[in-house]
Amino acid sequence: MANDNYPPRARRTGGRSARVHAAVLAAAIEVLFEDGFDALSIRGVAERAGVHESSIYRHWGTKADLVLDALLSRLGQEVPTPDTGSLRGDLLAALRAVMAFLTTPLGENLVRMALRHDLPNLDAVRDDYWNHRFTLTSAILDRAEERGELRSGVNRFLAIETLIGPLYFRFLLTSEPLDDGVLEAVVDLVLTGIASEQWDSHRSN
Amino acid sequence: MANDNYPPRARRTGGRSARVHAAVLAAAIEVLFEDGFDALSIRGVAERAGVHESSIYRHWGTKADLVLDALLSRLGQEVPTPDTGSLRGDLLAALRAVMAFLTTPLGENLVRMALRHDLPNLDAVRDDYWNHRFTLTSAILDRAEERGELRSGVNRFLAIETLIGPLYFRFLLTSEPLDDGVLEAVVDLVLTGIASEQWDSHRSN
DNA sequence: CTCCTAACGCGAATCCTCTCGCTTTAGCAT
DNA sequence: ATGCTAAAGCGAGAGGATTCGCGTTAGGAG
Repeated sequence: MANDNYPPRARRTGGRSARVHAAVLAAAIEVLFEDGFDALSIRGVAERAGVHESSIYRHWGTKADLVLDALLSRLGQEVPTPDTGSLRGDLLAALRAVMAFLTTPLGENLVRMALRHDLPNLDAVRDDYWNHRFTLTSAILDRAEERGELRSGVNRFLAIETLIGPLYFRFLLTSEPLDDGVLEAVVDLVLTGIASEQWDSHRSN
Repeated sequence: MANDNYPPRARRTGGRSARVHAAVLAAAIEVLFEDGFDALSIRGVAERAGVHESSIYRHWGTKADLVLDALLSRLGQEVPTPDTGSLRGDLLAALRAVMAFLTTPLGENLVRMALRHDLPNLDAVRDDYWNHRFTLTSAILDRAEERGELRSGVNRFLAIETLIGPLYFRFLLTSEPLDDGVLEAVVDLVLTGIASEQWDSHRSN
Protein backbone atom coordinates (compact mmCIF):
# COMPACT_ATOMS: atom_id res chain seq x y z
CA MET A 1 0.00 0.00 0.00
CA ALA A 2 2.48 2.64 -1.11
CA ASN A 3 -0.05 5.34 -1.85
CA ASP A 4 -2.77 5.19 0.74
CA ASN A 5 -3.83 8.79 0.74
CA TYR A 6 -5.60 9.65 -2.43
CA PRO A 7 -7.19 13.05 -2.30
CA PRO A 8 -10.39 11.91 -0.60
CA ARG A 9 -13.29 12.79 -2.83
CA ALA A 10 -15.78 15.05 -1.11
CA ARG A 11 -18.45 13.27 0.90
CA ARG A 12 -21.96 14.37 0.10
CA THR A 13 -23.69 15.19 3.31
CA GLY A 14 -26.17 17.75 2.09
CA GLY A 15 -29.17 17.77 -0.18
CA ARG A 16 -30.64 14.41 -1.04
CA SER A 17 -28.46 12.42 1.35
CA ALA A 18 -29.40 14.62 4.27
CA ARG A 19 -33.04 14.39 3.30
CA VAL A 20 -32.95 10.62 3.14
CA HIS A 21 -31.03 10.40 6.40
CA ALA A 22 -33.49 12.58 8.29
CA ALA A 23 -36.55 10.90 6.81
CA VAL A 24 -35.28 7.47 7.77
CA LEU A 25 -34.48 8.43 11.35
CA ALA A 26 -37.84 10.10 11.78
CA ALA A 27 -39.68 7.12 10.33
CA ALA A 28 -37.68 4.74 12.49
CA ILE A 29 -38.58 6.61 15.67
CA GLU A 30 -42.22 6.65 14.67
CA VAL A 31 -42.40 2.94 13.96
CA LEU A 32 -40.32 2.14 17.04
CA PHE A 33 -42.57 4.06 19.41
CA GLU A 34 -45.72 2.78 17.74
CA ASP A 35 -44.91 -0.88 17.34
CA GLY A 36 -41.72 -1.57 19.27
CA PHE A 37 -38.35 -2.88 18.24
CA ASP A 38 -39.35 -6.40 17.30
CA ALA A 39 -42.19 -5.29 15.08
CA LEU A 40 -40.04 -2.72 13.33
CA SER A 41 -38.99 -3.87 9.88
CA ILE A 42 -36.49 -2.15 7.64
CA ARG A 43 -38.89 -2.43 4.77
CA GLY A 44 -41.58 -0.70 6.78
CA VAL A 45 -39.25 2.13 7.74
CA ALA A 46 -38.06 2.47 4.17
CA GLU A 47 -41.59 2.71 2.86
CA ARG A 48 -42.67 5.19 5.47
CA ALA A 49 -39.60 7.30 4.77
CA GLY A 50 -40.12 7.08 0.99
CA VAL A 51 -36.67 5.60 0.61
CA HIS A 52 -35.28 2.40 -0.78
CA GLU A 53 -34.46 -0.45 1.59
CA SER A 54 -30.92 -0.81 0.37
CA SER A 55 -30.18 2.80 1.20
CA ILE A 56 -30.86 2.03 4.82
CA TYR A 57 -28.64 -1.02 4.78
CA ARG A 58 -25.89 0.92 3.09
CA HIS A 59 -25.95 3.63 5.69
CA TRP A 60 -26.63 1.69 8.89
CA GLY A 61 -25.85 -1.91 8.13
CA THR A 62 -28.22 -3.52 10.58
CA LYS A 63 -31.58 -2.91 12.13
CA ALA A 64 -30.03 -2.53 15.57
CA ASP A 65 -27.62 0.13 14.38
CA LEU A 66 -30.41 2.06 12.74
CA VAL A 67 -32.56 2.03 15.84
CA LEU A 68 -29.67 3.00 18.07
CA ASP A 69 -28.80 5.92 15.84
CA ALA A 70 -32.42 7.00 15.67
CA LEU A 71 -32.70 6.96 19.44
CA LEU A 72 -29.45 8.80 19.97
CA SER A 73 -30.52 11.46 17.49
CA ARG A 74 -33.39 12.19 19.85
CA LEU A 75 -31.30 12.29 22.99
CA GLY A 76 -31.11 16.04 23.07
CA GLN A 77 -32.66 16.92 26.36
CA GLU A 78 -30.52 15.78 29.25
CA VAL A 79 -31.74 14.11 32.34
CA PRO A 80 -31.55 17.20 34.53
CA THR A 81 -29.11 17.51 37.41
CA PRO A 82 -30.94 19.42 40.11
CA ASP A 83 -29.71 21.84 42.75
CA THR A 84 -32.15 21.83 45.63
CA GLY A 85 -29.81 23.09 48.30
CA SER A 86 -29.41 19.85 50.21
CA LEU A 87 -27.54 16.67 49.38
CA ARG A 88 -30.52 14.47 50.10
CA GLY A 89 -32.78 16.66 48.01
CA ASP A 90 -30.37 16.66 45.10
CA LEU A 91 -29.87 12.90 45.10
CA LEU A 92 -33.55 12.25 45.40
CA ALA A 93 -34.32 14.62 42.56
CA ALA A 94 -31.61 13.02 40.45
CA LEU A 95 -33.02 9.53 40.98
CA ARG A 96 -36.50 10.78 40.24
CA ALA A 97 -35.22 12.22 36.99
CA VAL A 98 -33.67 8.90 36.05
CA MET A 99 -36.88 7.12 36.88
CA ALA A 100 -38.86 9.58 34.80
CA PHE A 101 -36.50 9.06 31.91
CA LEU A 102 -36.77 5.30 32.14
CA THR A 103 -40.54 5.42 31.91
CA THR A 104 -40.31 7.34 28.67
CA PRO A 105 -40.43 5.53 25.31
CA LEU A 106 -37.12 7.12 24.43
CA GLY A 107 -35.55 6.21 27.75
CA GLU A 108 -36.76 2.66 27.89
CA ASN A 109 -35.80 1.91 24.32
CA LEU A 110 -32.41 3.50 24.79
CA VAL A 111 -31.63 1.47 27.87
CA ARG A 112 -32.71 -1.73 26.22
CA MET A 113 -30.53 -0.96 23.24
CA ALA A 114 -27.63 -0.21 25.57
CA LEU A 115 -27.89 -3.75 26.91
CA ARG A 116 -27.07 -5.26 23.56
CA HIS A 117 -23.64 -6.68 23.11
CA ASP A 118 -23.81 -7.18 19.37
CA LEU A 119 -23.16 -3.58 18.44
CA PRO A 120 -19.44 -2.94 18.18
CA ASN A 121 -19.66 0.84 18.16
CA LEU A 122 -22.08 0.89 21.05
CA ASP A 123 -19.42 0.45 23.73
CA ALA A 124 -17.82 3.82 23.10
CA VAL A 125 -21.17 5.60 23.02
CA ARG A 126 -22.26 3.97 26.23
CA ASP A 127 -19.02 4.78 28.00
CA ASP A 128 -19.28 8.38 26.90
CA TYR A 129 -22.80 8.59 28.17
CA TRP A 130 -22.00 7.13 31.57
CA ASN A 131 -18.88 9.23 32.00
CA HIS A 132 -20.96 12.27 31.25
CA ARG A 133 -23.69 11.25 33.67
CA PHE A 134 -21.21 10.40 36.41
CA THR A 135 -19.52 13.73 36.00
CA LEU A 136 -22.81 15.57 36.28
CA THR A 137 -23.88 13.59 39.31
CA SER A 138 -20.51 14.04 40.94
CA ALA A 139 -21.21 17.76 40.96
CA ILE A 140 -23.98 17.08 43.45
CA LEU A 141 -21.50 15.49 45.80
CA ASP A 142 -18.95 18.24 45.18
CA ARG A 143 -21.45 20.88 46.14
CA ALA A 144 -22.38 18.96 49.27
CA GLU A 145 -18.75 18.71 50.23
CA GLU A 146 -18.25 22.45 49.76
CA ARG A 147 -21.35 23.03 51.83
CA GLY A 148 -19.83 20.89 54.57
CA GLU A 149 -22.62 18.37 54.24
CA LEU A 150 -20.31 15.60 53.14
CA ARG A 151 -16.88 14.67 54.38
CA SER A 152 -14.07 14.52 51.84
CA GLY A 153 -12.62 11.36 50.42
CA VAL A 154 -15.86 9.76 49.39
CA ASN A 155 -15.57 7.62 46.27
CA ARG A 156 -18.09 9.30 43.99
CA PHE A 157 -18.12 6.56 41.45
CA LEU A 158 -19.06 3.84 43.88
CA ALA A 159 -21.56 6.02 45.67
CA ILE A 160 -23.35 6.86 42.45
CA GLU A 161 -23.32 3.28 41.29
CA THR A 162 -24.89 2.20 44.54
CA LEU A 163 -27.60 4.79 44.10
CA ILE A 164 -28.38 4.00 40.50
CA GLY A 165 -27.82 0.26 40.56
CA PRO A 166 -30.88 -0.77 42.54
CA LEU A 167 -33.01 1.44 40.34
CA TYR A 168 -31.91 -0.21 37.12
CA PHE A 169 -32.04 -3.59 38.82
CA ARG A 170 -35.71 -3.17 39.56
CA PHE A 171 -36.44 -1.72 36.20
CA LEU A 172 -34.70 -4.42 34.21
CA LEU A 173 -34.88 -7.60 36.21
CA THR A 174 -37.65 -7.42 38.73
CA SER A 175 -41.37 -6.89 38.43
CA GLU A 176 -41.36 -4.76 41.55
CA PRO A 177 -42.79 -1.28 41.08
CA LEU A 178 -40.39 1.64 41.12
CA ASP A 179 -42.09 4.02 43.49
CA ASP A 180 -40.80 7.04 45.29
CA GLY A 181 -40.45 5.21 48.59
CA VAL A 182 -37.77 2.98 47.15
CA LEU A 183 -35.83 5.96 45.93
CA GLU A 184 -35.91 7.58 49.34
CA ALA A 185 -34.86 4.38 51.04
CA VAL A 186 -31.90 3.91 48.73
CA VAL A 187 -30.84 7.52 49.09
CA ASP A 188 -30.99 7.34 52.88
CA LEU A 189 -29.12 4.07 52.95
CA VAL A 190 -26.32 5.36 50.77
CA LEU A 191 -26.27 8.69 52.57
CA THR A 192 -25.70 6.98 55.89
CA GLY A 193 -23.15 4.67 54.37
CA ILE A 194 -20.96 7.30 52.79
CA ALA A 195 -21.15 9.46 55.90
CA SER A 196 -19.27 6.86 57.87
CA GLU A 197 -15.53 6.81 58.06
CA GLN A 198 -15.69 3.03 57.93
CA TRP A 199 -15.95 3.46 54.23
CA ASP A 200 -12.64 5.26 53.93
CA SER A 201 -10.77 2.13 52.94
CA HIS A 202 -12.52 2.20 49.58
CA ARG A 203 -11.45 5.60 48.36
CA SER A 204 -9.46 5.08 45.20
CA ASN A 205 -11.39 7.99 43.85
CA MET B 1 -68.98 -23.49 24.95
CA ALA B 2 -71.38 -25.78 26.81
CA ASN B 3 -69.07 -28.76 27.08
CA ASP B 4 -65.58 -27.51 27.76
CA ASN B 5 -64.14 -30.52 29.54
CA TYR B 6 -63.70 -33.43 27.23
CA PRO B 7 -61.77 -36.26 28.78
CA PRO B 8 -58.34 -34.93 27.89
CA ARG B 9 -56.52 -37.47 25.77
CA ALA B 10 -53.33 -38.60 27.43
CA ARG B 11 -50.29 -36.48 26.67
CA ARG B 12 -47.30 -38.48 25.50
CA THR B 13 -44.39 -37.42 27.59
CA GLY B 14 -42.35 -40.59 27.46
CA GLY B 15 -40.48 -42.54 24.80
CA ARG B 16 -39.81 -40.74 21.57
CA SER B 17 -41.11 -37.37 22.73
CA ALA B 18 -38.86 -37.41 25.78
CA ARG B 19 -35.94 -38.43 23.61
CA VAL B 20 -36.56 -35.62 21.15
CA HIS B 21 -37.09 -33.11 23.93
CA ALA B 22 -33.84 -34.00 25.68
CA ALA B 23 -31.83 -34.11 22.47
CA VAL B 24 -33.04 -30.68 21.42
CA LEU B 25 -32.27 -29.05 24.76
CA ALA B 26 -28.82 -30.61 24.84
CA ALA B 27 -28.09 -29.53 21.28
CA ALA B 28 -29.38 -26.04 21.99
CA ILE B 29 -27.09 -25.63 24.99
CA GLU B 30 -24.14 -26.86 22.97
CA VAL B 31 -24.73 -24.49 20.09
CA LEU B 32 -25.55 -21.63 22.43
CA PHE B 33 -22.33 -21.96 24.42
CA GLU B 34 -20.26 -22.53 21.29
CA ASP B 35 -21.62 -19.83 19.02
CA GLY B 36 -23.89 -17.61 21.10
CA PHE B 37 -27.54 -16.72 20.81
CA ASP B 38 -27.42 -14.77 17.58
CA ALA B 39 -25.53 -17.45 15.70
CA LEU B 40 -27.86 -20.19 16.93
CA SER B 41 -30.28 -21.28 14.23
CA ILE B 42 -33.20 -23.59 14.75
CA ARG B 43 -32.13 -25.60 11.74
CA GLY B 44 -28.68 -26.08 13.22
CA VAL B 45 -30.10 -27.24 16.52
CA ALA B 46 -32.53 -29.57 14.76
CA GLU B 47 -29.76 -31.15 12.72
CA ARG B 48 -27.46 -31.57 15.68
CA ALA B 49 -30.28 -33.12 17.67
CA GLY B 50 -31.27 -35.39 14.80
CA VAL B 51 -34.76 -33.97 14.87
CA HIS B 52 -36.96 -32.16 12.42
CA GLU B 53 -37.16 -28.39 12.51
CA SER B 54 -40.92 -28.32 12.79
CA SER B 55 -40.82 -30.44 15.93
CA ILE B 56 -38.91 -27.69 17.63
CA TYR B 57 -41.36 -25.04 16.50
CA ARG B 58 -44.27 -27.17 17.62
CA HIS B 59 -42.84 -27.60 21.07
CA TRP B 60 -41.24 -24.23 21.75
CA GLY B 61 -42.72 -21.83 19.25
CA THR B 62 -39.81 -19.44 19.03
CA LYS B 63 -36.06 -19.46 19.22
CA ALA B 64 -36.11 -17.36 22.39
CA ASP B 65 -38.43 -19.77 24.14
CA LEU B 66 -36.27 -22.70 23.20
CA VAL B 67 -33.11 -21.08 24.48
CA LEU B 68 -34.76 -19.97 27.70
CA ASP B 69 -36.04 -23.47 28.35
CA ALA B 70 -32.66 -24.97 27.55
CA LEU B 71 -30.94 -22.62 29.99
CA LEU B 72 -33.47 -23.21 32.74
CA SER B 73 -33.09 -26.95 32.32
CA ARG B 74 -29.46 -26.49 33.29
CA LEU B 75 -30.15 -24.27 36.27
CA GLY B 76 -29.76 -27.10 38.74
CA GLN B 77 -26.88 -26.00 40.88
CA GLU B 78 -27.87 -23.02 42.93
CA VAL B 79 -25.77 -20.01 43.52
CA PRO B 80 -24.66 -21.04 47.01
CA THR B 81 -25.70 -19.13 50.11
CA PRO B 82 -22.71 -19.22 52.41
CA ASP B 83 -22.47 -19.28 56.20
CA THR B 84 -19.12 -17.86 57.20
CA GLY B 85 -20.05 -16.84 60.71
CA SER B 86 -20.13 -13.09 60.18
CA LEU B 87 -22.60 -10.88 58.37
CA ARG B 88 -19.91 -9.16 56.37
CA GLY B 89 -18.36 -12.47 55.41
CA ASP B 90 -21.69 -13.91 54.33
CA LEU B 91 -22.68 -10.94 52.23
CA LEU B 92 -19.30 -10.78 50.59
CA ALA B 93 -19.37 -14.47 49.81
CA ALA B 94 -22.89 -14.15 48.44
CA LEU B 95 -21.89 -11.32 46.10
CA ARG B 96 -18.82 -13.25 45.02
CA ALA B 97 -21.06 -16.19 44.18
CA VAL B 98 -23.31 -13.97 42.08
CA MET B 99 -20.31 -12.55 40.30
CA ALA B 100 -18.96 -16.03 39.65
CA PHE B 101 -22.32 -17.07 38.26
CA LEU B 102 -22.51 -14.07 35.98
CA THR B 103 -19.16 -14.86 34.43
CA THR B 104 -20.37 -18.34 33.55
CA PRO B 105 -21.82 -19.05 30.08
CA LEU B 106 -24.96 -20.31 31.76
CA GLY B 107 -25.21 -17.31 34.05
CA GLU B 108 -24.53 -14.67 31.47
CA ASN B 109 -26.91 -16.17 28.94
CA LEU B 110 -29.59 -16.59 31.54
CA VAL B 111 -29.38 -12.99 32.66
CA ARG B 112 -29.48 -11.72 29.13
CA MET B 113 -32.52 -13.83 28.40
CA ALA B 114 -34.15 -12.54 31.57
CA LEU B 115 -33.88 -9.02 30.18
CA ARG B 116 -36.13 -9.83 27.27
CA HIS B 117 -39.63 -8.53 27.42
CA ASP B 118 -41.02 -10.47 24.49
CA LEU B 119 -41.44 -13.75 26.34
CA PRO B 120 -44.84 -13.86 27.99
CA ASN B 121 -44.11 -16.83 30.24
CA LEU B 122 -40.79 -15.39 31.35
CA ASP B 123 -42.26 -13.02 33.90
CA ALA B 124 -43.50 -15.76 36.19
CA VAL B 125 -40.24 -17.69 35.96
CA ARG B 126 -38.22 -14.58 36.73
CA ASP B 127 -40.38 -13.65 39.68
CA ASP B 128 -40.07 -17.16 41.09
CA TYR B 129 -36.33 -17.04 40.71
CA TRP B 130 -35.93 -13.71 42.46
CA ASN B 131 -38.31 -14.62 45.24
CA HIS B 132 -36.28 -17.72 45.81
CA ARG B 133 -33.02 -15.85 45.79
CA PHE B 134 -34.31 -13.13 48.08
CA THR B 135 -35.54 -15.72 50.53
CA LEU B 136 -32.17 -17.44 50.56
CA THR B 137 -30.29 -14.20 51.01
CA SER B 138 -32.67 -13.05 53.70
CA ALA B 139 -31.48 -16.01 55.74
CA ILE B 140 -28.08 -14.35 55.95
CA LEU B 141 -29.66 -11.31 57.55
CA ASP B 142 -31.84 -13.45 59.79
CA ARG B 143 -28.81 -15.28 61.11
CA ALA B 144 -27.02 -12.00 61.71
CA GLU B 145 -29.99 -10.67 63.61
CA GLU B 146 -30.11 -13.77 65.80
CA ARG B 147 -26.40 -13.41 66.40
CA GLY B 148 -27.03 -9.84 67.53
CA GLU B 149 -24.95 -8.50 64.63
CA LEU B 150 -27.88 -6.71 63.09
CA ARG B 151 -30.64 -4.74 64.69
CA SER B 152 -34.20 -5.78 63.97
CA GLY B 153 -36.52 -3.99 61.60
CA VAL B 154 -34.19 -3.86 58.62
CA ASN B 155 -35.98 -4.08 55.31
CA ARG B 156 -34.33 -7.14 53.80
CA PHE B 157 -35.69 -6.60 50.37
CA LEU B 158 -34.27 -3.12 49.98
CA ALA B 159 -30.99 -4.07 51.58
CA ILE B 160 -30.49 -6.98 49.21
CA GLU B 161 -31.49 -4.92 46.21
CA THR B 162 -28.95 -2.30 47.14
CA LEU B 163 -26.28 -4.95 47.40
CA ILE B 164 -27.07 -6.69 44.15
CA GLY B 165 -28.11 -3.70 42.08
CA PRO B 166 -24.68 -2.11 41.62
CA LEU B 167 -23.28 -5.49 40.64
CA TYR B 168 -25.77 -6.01 37.85
CA PHE B 169 -25.49 -2.40 36.87
CA ARG B 170 -21.78 -2.77 36.22
CA PHE B 171 -22.23 -6.09 34.53
CA LEU B 172 -24.96 -4.98 32.18
CA LEU B 173 -24.48 -1.31 31.50
CA THR B 174 -20.95 -0.28 32.26
CA SER B 175 -17.62 -1.40 30.92
CA GLU B 176 -16.11 -1.12 34.39
CA PRO B 177 -14.49 -4.30 35.68
CA LEU B 178 -16.25 -6.20 38.42
CA ASP B 179 -13.44 -6.83 40.86
CA ASP B 180 -13.49 -7.87 44.46
CA GLY B 181 -12.78 -4.39 45.72
CA VAL B 182 -16.08 -3.15 44.40
CA LEU B 183 -17.93 -5.93 46.16
CA GLU B 184 -16.27 -5.07 49.47
CA ALA B 185 -17.03 -1.40 49.05
CA VAL B 186 -20.69 -2.03 48.35
CA VAL B 187 -21.00 -4.44 51.23
CA ASP B 188 -19.41 -1.98 53.65
CA LEU B 189 -21.55 0.84 52.39
CA VAL B 190 -24.77 -1.09 52.81
CA LEU B 191 -23.65 -2.54 56.11
CA THR B 192 -23.11 0.91 57.53
CA GLY B 193 -26.34 2.13 56.07
CA ILE B 194 -28.58 -0.56 57.45
CA ALA B 195 -26.90 -0.35 60.86
CA SER B 196 -28.19 3.15 61.31
CA GLU B 197 -31.53 3.87 62.87
CA GLN B 198 -31.94 6.68 60.39
CA TRP B 199 -33.12 4.04 58.03
CA ASP B 200 -35.99 2.94 60.21
CA SER B 201 -38.51 5.01 58.33
CA HIS B 202 -38.21 2.62 55.41
CA ARG B 203 -39.14 -0.62 57.13
CA SER B 204 -42.28 -1.92 55.46
CA ASN B 205 -40.60 -5.30 55.56
C1' DC C 1 -52.32 -57.29 21.54
C1' DT C 2 -54.99 -53.38 19.32
C1' DC C 3 -56.91 -49.09 18.51
C1' DC C 4 -56.77 -44.10 18.87
C1' DT C 5 -54.38 -40.20 18.19
C1' DA C 6 -50.45 -37.28 20.04
C1' DA C 7 -46.34 -36.07 18.42
C1' DC C 8 -43.08 -36.47 14.77
C1' DG C 9 -41.25 -36.16 9.88
C1' DC C 10 -41.59 -33.67 5.63
C1' DG C 11 -41.83 -29.97 2.51
C1' DA C 12 -44.11 -25.78 0.65
C1' DA C 13 -44.79 -21.06 1.49
C1' DT C 14 -44.39 -16.43 3.72
C1' DC C 15 -41.87 -12.77 5.59
C1' DC C 16 -37.64 -10.62 7.11
C1' DT C 17 -32.75 -9.45 7.33
C1' DC C 18 -28.84 -8.52 4.90
C1' DT C 19 -25.66 -8.65 0.56
C1' DC C 20 -24.52 -7.53 -4.21
C1' DG C 21 -24.03 -5.78 -8.75
C1' DC C 22 -25.86 -2.59 -11.82
C1' DT C 23 -28.20 1.77 -13.23
C1' DT C 24 -29.59 6.47 -12.33
C1' DT C 25 -29.66 10.79 -9.93
C1' DA C 26 -27.83 14.73 -8.21
C1' DG C 27 -24.04 17.06 -4.85
C1' DC C 28 -20.15 19.81 -5.30
C1' DA C 29 -15.72 21.46 -7.14
C1' DT C 30 -14.01 23.99 -11.06
C1' DA D 1 -22.83 25.59 -16.64
C1' DT D 2 -20.36 21.00 -16.71
C1' DG D 3 -18.07 16.86 -15.40
C1' DC D 4 -16.80 13.59 -11.84
C1' DT D 5 -18.54 10.32 -8.80
C1' DA D 6 -20.86 9.67 -4.12
C1' DA D 7 -24.98 8.16 -2.82
C1' DA D 8 -29.61 6.66 -4.09
C1' DG D 9 -32.71 3.54 -6.68
C1' DC D 10 -33.66 -1.08 -8.24
C1' DG D 11 -34.11 -6.01 -8.19
C1' DA D 12 -32.18 -10.63 -7.56
C1' DG D 13 -30.83 -13.89 -4.13
C1' DA D 14 -29.12 -16.35 -0.05
C1' DG D 15 -30.39 -17.64 4.59
C1' DG D 16 -33.10 -17.84 8.80
C1' DA D 17 -37.73 -17.54 11.54
C1' DT D 18 -42.14 -19.11 11.63
C1' DT D 19 -46.58 -21.30 9.90
C1' DC D 20 -49.32 -24.97 7.80
C1' DG D 21 -51.27 -29.05 5.95
C1' DC D 22 -50.54 -33.75 5.32
C1' DG D 23 -48.82 -38.29 5.87
C1' DT D 24 -46.36 -41.57 9.25
C1' DT D 25 -44.85 -43.44 13.63
C1' DA D 26 -45.27 -45.02 17.98
C1' DG D 27 -47.09 -43.94 23.13
C1' DG D 28 -50.41 -45.67 26.09
C1' DA D 29 -55.18 -46.97 27.57
C1' DG D 30 -58.30 -50.87 27.51
